[in-house]
Amino acid sequence: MDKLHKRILVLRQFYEKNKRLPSYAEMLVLFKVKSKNAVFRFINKIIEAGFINKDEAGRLMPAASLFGVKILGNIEAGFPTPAEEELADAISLDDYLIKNKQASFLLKVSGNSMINAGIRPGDLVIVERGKEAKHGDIIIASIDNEWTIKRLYKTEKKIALLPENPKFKPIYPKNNLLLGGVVVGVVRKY
Amino acid sequence: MDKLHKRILVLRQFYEKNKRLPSYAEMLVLFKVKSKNAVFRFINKIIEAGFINKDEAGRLMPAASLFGVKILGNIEAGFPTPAEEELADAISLDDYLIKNKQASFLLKVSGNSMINAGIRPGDLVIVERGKEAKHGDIIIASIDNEWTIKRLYKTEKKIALLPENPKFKPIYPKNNLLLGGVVVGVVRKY
DNA sequence: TTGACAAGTGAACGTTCGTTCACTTATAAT
DNA sequence: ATTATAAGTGAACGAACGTTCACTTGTCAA
Repeated sequence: MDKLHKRILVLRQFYEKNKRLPSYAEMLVLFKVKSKNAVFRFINKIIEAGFINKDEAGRLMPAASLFGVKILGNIEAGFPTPAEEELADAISLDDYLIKNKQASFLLKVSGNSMINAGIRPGDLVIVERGKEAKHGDIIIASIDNEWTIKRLYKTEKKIALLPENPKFKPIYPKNNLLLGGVVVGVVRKY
Repeated sequence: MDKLHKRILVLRQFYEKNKRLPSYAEMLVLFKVKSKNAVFRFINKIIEAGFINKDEAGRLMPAASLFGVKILGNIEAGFPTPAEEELADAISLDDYLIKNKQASFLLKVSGNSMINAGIRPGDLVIVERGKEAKHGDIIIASIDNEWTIKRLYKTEKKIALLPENPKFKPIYPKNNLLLGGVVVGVVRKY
């Protein structure tokens, strides 16, 4: 690894830990140099390399390639080798998955009722409150004072909550449905 | 929404956009006040409320409750109501899912071969390079110059790559296996 | 061996930073 | 109406900020 990428790695680690970029004085230590001018010129290189941006006021701002994860392409279609990696796009999973952080929350799934939709016990579902629930959406709803995750079947005439597991039965809510939110994403950690 | 949470929301939005906390001067605008002292004392309240921390040097540092997503509990076990939300934990999905950002990357899944493991076409898998692949792990491997995602079957005597779909056949690698990495997570966006 | 260029040093600069002060205005309870 | 408390004003401070300067050192090709 060359010096540029070593220092970028150090910046990435600092950002991960402190959730901000270091000041030039702090970079003196991180880069193991003694002059802020050395830092200043190195930062320009890192900016050229696209890992950091400057805003209108000249403040440093980490680019997605610094705080994000690389996207290397499609599996089953071959994926790039390390040589091409430098050019790879990067994203933050938070930014990718969650549009409205304020209205979103996570729930851990414990049942098997949505297994055929690829939602397994232990998965975290990302739920957005206040979003319109459309036919076919996976939603969180309250039935008999119990919260449950189901697929929403909704036509002009009737409403049903469908599990994605033949062992479970559909639910046909009598009263109006108490909606907890729409599932906008699923994450699983091994 | 009270003034405290309005201002916290503004800070959250600023952080999401700029990936850093605003300076006191910038907060003058965000909070619509004219004195830095008003900002100063408000920040102390926000620190008390646990949305921001100060490091040893007194620098502001966003807490998980500012940049993360709330975790409200388990579905199928009831989940907290908005009243209790304030106390909820919050995490960043990036931090939750990815241990080693430098060695990790994302791949979009296009086949159906892992459908019974809850990995569906369009899902993004998080792959960590250089991690030891153990029996039972889901891995990325190269077979006949094609990358594929399979479950690793590995005993002292034999190695196999198992799909999680009865329509696909297990693969018994002849030569040594070219490992792309271990799948440490899956994310899906609807 | 020389020359050219890249990288680091150390001092200096004007600007912006967070913090503190004394004071004023708003808000709400008695 | 009085009073206590909370919230905001505006000026001031030293410290830390990013940037620039002239200069030195290191690296490598000609």
